[in-house]
Amino acid sequence: MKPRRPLSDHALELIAHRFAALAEPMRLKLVHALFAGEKNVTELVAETGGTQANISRHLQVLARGGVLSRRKDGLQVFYAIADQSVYELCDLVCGSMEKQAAKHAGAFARR
Amino acid sequence: MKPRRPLSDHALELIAHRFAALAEPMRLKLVHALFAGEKNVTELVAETGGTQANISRHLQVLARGGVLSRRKDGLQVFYAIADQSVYELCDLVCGSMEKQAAKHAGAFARR
DNA sequence: TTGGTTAATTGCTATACAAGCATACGTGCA
DNA sequence: TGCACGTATGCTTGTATAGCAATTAACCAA
Repeated sequence: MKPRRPLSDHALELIAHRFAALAEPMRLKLVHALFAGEKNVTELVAETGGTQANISRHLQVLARGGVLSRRKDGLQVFYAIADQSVYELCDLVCGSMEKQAAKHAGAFARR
Repeated sequence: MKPRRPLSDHALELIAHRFAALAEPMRLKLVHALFAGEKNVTELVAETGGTQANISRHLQVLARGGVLSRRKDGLQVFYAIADQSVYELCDLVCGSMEKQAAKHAGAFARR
């Protein structure tokens, strides 16, 4: 664990914003789809089953939040994971939730 | 990096919920304050400068989200970090944001 | 230029939630 | 039993944003 310093209000807002970018199921779905590599909007729309408008907006939120990178090539726009820490972030949360789920399951499964 | 499995909609919602718990500056402030160890509500109110009602509600969100644990002792209620992954989560985000900030600074600072 | 394809934007409604205020709850002490 | 203290909960208001539908913008090819 790193040493803790006091955090300014501005820093807190930035961090909160980063977490908020990952706080919607649809956006997590998009990020998860992009773990396999760069994809364009059409692919992501097909893969997630959302409407084009919706996906576009979510992608914008993720890109502005620094989670995704945007690359335009002719007609298509390709998105990709921009920040490597996102991988670890998701692993951490998933792992922690599995642990908690196992704990709860244990609490109920006694018979 | 761990192998990726398909995620159910329910799992996505759970993960999103966890991120959402950390997506408010005031809650981050509380978590940050609790990095130093267990504290009761009154201490947290004094330390963060919020109103008692507000703090109480945020603490409830964090506790329900599995981020904090709650321990009652007489009149007082003590909260503490419940999930060790929260430490790493915050380190990851802070580190990544420092890196990005440095990159942006570099993009403008050429003269 | 026209037409077709891909992505972004806008207007709208519904929902979620943070903040503030007042008040209720629960506990220990006089 | 009544009071004081610490914490939680109803309620309202304002703001943010998800989702849908329709439109616009950007680009390429014929």
